[in-house]
Amino acid sequence: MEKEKKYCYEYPRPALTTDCVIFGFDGLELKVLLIERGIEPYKGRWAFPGGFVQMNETTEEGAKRELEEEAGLKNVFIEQLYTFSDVHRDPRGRVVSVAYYALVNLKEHPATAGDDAKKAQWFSIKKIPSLAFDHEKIFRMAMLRIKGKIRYQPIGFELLPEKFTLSELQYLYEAILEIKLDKRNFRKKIKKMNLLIELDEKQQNVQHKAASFYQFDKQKYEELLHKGFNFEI
Amino acid sequence: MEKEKKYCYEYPRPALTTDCVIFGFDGLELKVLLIERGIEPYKGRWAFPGGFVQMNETTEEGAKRELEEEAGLKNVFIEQLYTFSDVHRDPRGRVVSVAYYALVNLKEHPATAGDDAKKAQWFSIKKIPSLAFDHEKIFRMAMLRIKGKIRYQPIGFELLPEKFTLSELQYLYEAILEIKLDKRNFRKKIKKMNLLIELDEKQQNVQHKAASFYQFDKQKYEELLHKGFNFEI
DNA sequence: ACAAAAGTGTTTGGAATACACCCATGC
DNA sequence: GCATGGGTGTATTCCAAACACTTTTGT
Repeated sequence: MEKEKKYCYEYPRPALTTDCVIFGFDGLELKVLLIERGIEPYKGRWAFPGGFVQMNETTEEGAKRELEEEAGLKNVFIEQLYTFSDVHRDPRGRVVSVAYYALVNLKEHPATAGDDAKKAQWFSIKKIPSLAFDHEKIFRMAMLRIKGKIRYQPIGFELLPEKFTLSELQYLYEAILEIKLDKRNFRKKIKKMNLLIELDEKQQNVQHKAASFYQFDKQKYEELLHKGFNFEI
Repeated sequence: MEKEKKYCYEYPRPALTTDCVIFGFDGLELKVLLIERGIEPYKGRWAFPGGFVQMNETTEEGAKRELEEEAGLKNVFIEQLYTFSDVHRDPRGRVVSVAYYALVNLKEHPATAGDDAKKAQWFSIKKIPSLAFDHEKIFRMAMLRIKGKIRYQPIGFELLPEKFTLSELQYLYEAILEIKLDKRNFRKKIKKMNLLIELDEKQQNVQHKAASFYQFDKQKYEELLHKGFNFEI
């Protein structure tokens, strides 16, 4: 029996979905979270988590809801990426998707504890499998965005634990920008922007000189943002 | 009699529209094109041109179609701005809008020759009237985008005629950035990026030393873009 | 001759880059 | 004592910013 179609309109409407590119950093590599599709179309292919936008939520709220339902992630940095509307991007019919990207710190969200028992897995951005729908296009755009953005906004801290070493921060920048940076110059720049708080704590049980932990000074950053400030790496 | 509602779906769907912030430059001021609404809601208020997305077109195609229908503009630079989805942004019901911004050169599109006999008018960005819906939010975002973008991409040329003087170019940058620039430093930077062709032609019948006309070297720009280049003003 | 905008260089300070060695720790 | 990564300074180059006068043209 056909499903009941009870929502009727004078003109046809595309379906509206969100998709979310979730970036995580494990200390070495930049990764994204993918979900294996359990149903057609693209059954068995990997895709970014997403779903339909409900009538009582904004697209951002929808993306956050899917983030929690499909990946068990709450209170993470999320920002709109782009809206994808190719007429044939979904074989089921006309579906327009508002894509977001999110940044999470993998140490505090290690596994992929989605409520739905869907198969979810973190993939290095260097080894992305073939993706469903137009998600490869979405991924390319998300990479461009994050690479551009990290140069003038301190979004990197969203990907690190509360306390981190300067080397961890540098590895993160290198992973995102896909280039090597000079240690001394990197530290000079980071120190100059004056948004890090050096903690008394140091690494323990490491087989080398213990590194100091630092913390991002979010409060100071908000203040400076308010005054219309500029950050560049 | 109620209108026939013949497009039915299993779940409710928001309506999908586009809105477009059209920037123009008249040599002195940066302006945007607004349409006076002829019907409720917000009858008599000004709004950006826009309309419903059709099932056989992308949102960008829809925005371009509206641009032509409502403002008589064809073949202009257009780029996606942001998708606005507040649940109550439209009093008629749930309407999600994908906003675009366009750049046109006012000398070649002087009047506001829309096919629809709607009232359209160019407003200086310094004197924007009260707008319908959430269009003030859209406008603020468009301003931020264009200000940020012009610093690293040569989009300004879209707002100028084919041939222009360096002073005109400088006035444009000043109008967009809402700051004064130093003439010598501006010219130094512009010359260094090496994307202008100096023409043999000069201004005529001006009451001062005649300025040379220049042309944007689009071909060279495309080549450099391809090689992954960086432009900064 | 004068009004009005075009056009042009130099100096200075700060940022970006390149580059190599000693230090603390665990084994 | 050695392997491992932490931490640090200087010299050079390049870019950004500040700044004023001469030139051309029409009236």
